[in-house]
Amino acid sequence: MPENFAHNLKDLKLKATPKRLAILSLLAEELSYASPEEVWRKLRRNFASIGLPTVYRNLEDLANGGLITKVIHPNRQLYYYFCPNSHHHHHFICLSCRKVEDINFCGMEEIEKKVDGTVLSHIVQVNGLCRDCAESHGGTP
Amino acid sequence: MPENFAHNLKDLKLKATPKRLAILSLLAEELSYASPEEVWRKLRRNFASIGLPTVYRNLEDLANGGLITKVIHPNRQLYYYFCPNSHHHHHFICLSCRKVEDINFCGMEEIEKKVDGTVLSHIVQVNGLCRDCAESHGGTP
DNA sequence: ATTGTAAATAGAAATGATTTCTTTTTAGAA
DNA sequence: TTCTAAAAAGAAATCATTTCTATTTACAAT
Ligand SMILES: [Mn+2]
Ligand SMILES: [Mn+2]
Ligand SMILES: [Zn+2]
Ligand SMILES: [Zn+2]
Repeated sequence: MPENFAHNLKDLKLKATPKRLAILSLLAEELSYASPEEVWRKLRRNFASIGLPTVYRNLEDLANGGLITKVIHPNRQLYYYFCPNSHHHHHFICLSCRKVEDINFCGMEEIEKKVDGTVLSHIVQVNGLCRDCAESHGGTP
Repeated sequence: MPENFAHNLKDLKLKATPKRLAILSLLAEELSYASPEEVWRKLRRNFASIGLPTVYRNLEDLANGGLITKVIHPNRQLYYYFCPNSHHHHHFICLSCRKVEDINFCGMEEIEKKVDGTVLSHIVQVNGLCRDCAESHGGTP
């Protein structure tokens, strides 16, 4: 299953610009979530000029297109990560090292039936410390 | 079950100040979530001087103490609501009229067992349009 | 009741992550 | 190659939220 980000972008009617492709492969290499500024700093290694607003805009567009996912972080800053899994699932995020672990469970089917209204989206996210971080700094993020 | 907010606050080692009590009863009267500024505007009816930072601080303290709950909103602004239900549950929030509906389901017990780490918190929230809003403005928040 | 003290608050000011704006460049279709 | 809408740079603005300091207050201990 070779990842063809250019094709993915075309499906979303987004142009396959070098910067978009770089953002995607950059995030795909990481197993953790990243902030726009961190992505920007890494991109600057390969692009002489790249604006932070471009990174913000692209991360948002890619998330809206479903290619990457947003993290809901207690500190209220934006974070994004790339998850190669295509089926619907959710995540356990480490608040310390930012590692992301799949959670292959979603009770939303049952929930949606009970709701008296139209469901537009749902959030399921588990926050904590991964095993490594829990062992090293015993409890506090 | 008469709500004794003063007692609740003392349990949290928070002083039962008139403003805190006013925030709690104000939110308890509403069936929808409110922004700090909205809470502030209402408080100003009864308090000659009340600072917006006080409202922000108290809403955060009350949420940390578990007396009120935060909404995770797509627009990334802060919102809070009061839920009288004491058992663990989650919510369906209307993005249009801000009404909140209980969801008496949480698959977290099963999830926590599978996670390779220490769970500190979890988010389950369903966003959409309540029946009334879905009928009136057919689909868009 | 009075006092002492940590907690709470007002008000003003700062903050800084995110967004907006305008001009220039580019991807990709024709 | 040409054309055009989309994308991007760079600078600037935004504004919800936080920080800071002086003052006031809740309430526990006299
Ligand atoms: Mn995943
Ligand atoms: Mn509830
Ligand atoms: Zn970790
Ligand atoms: Zn509604």
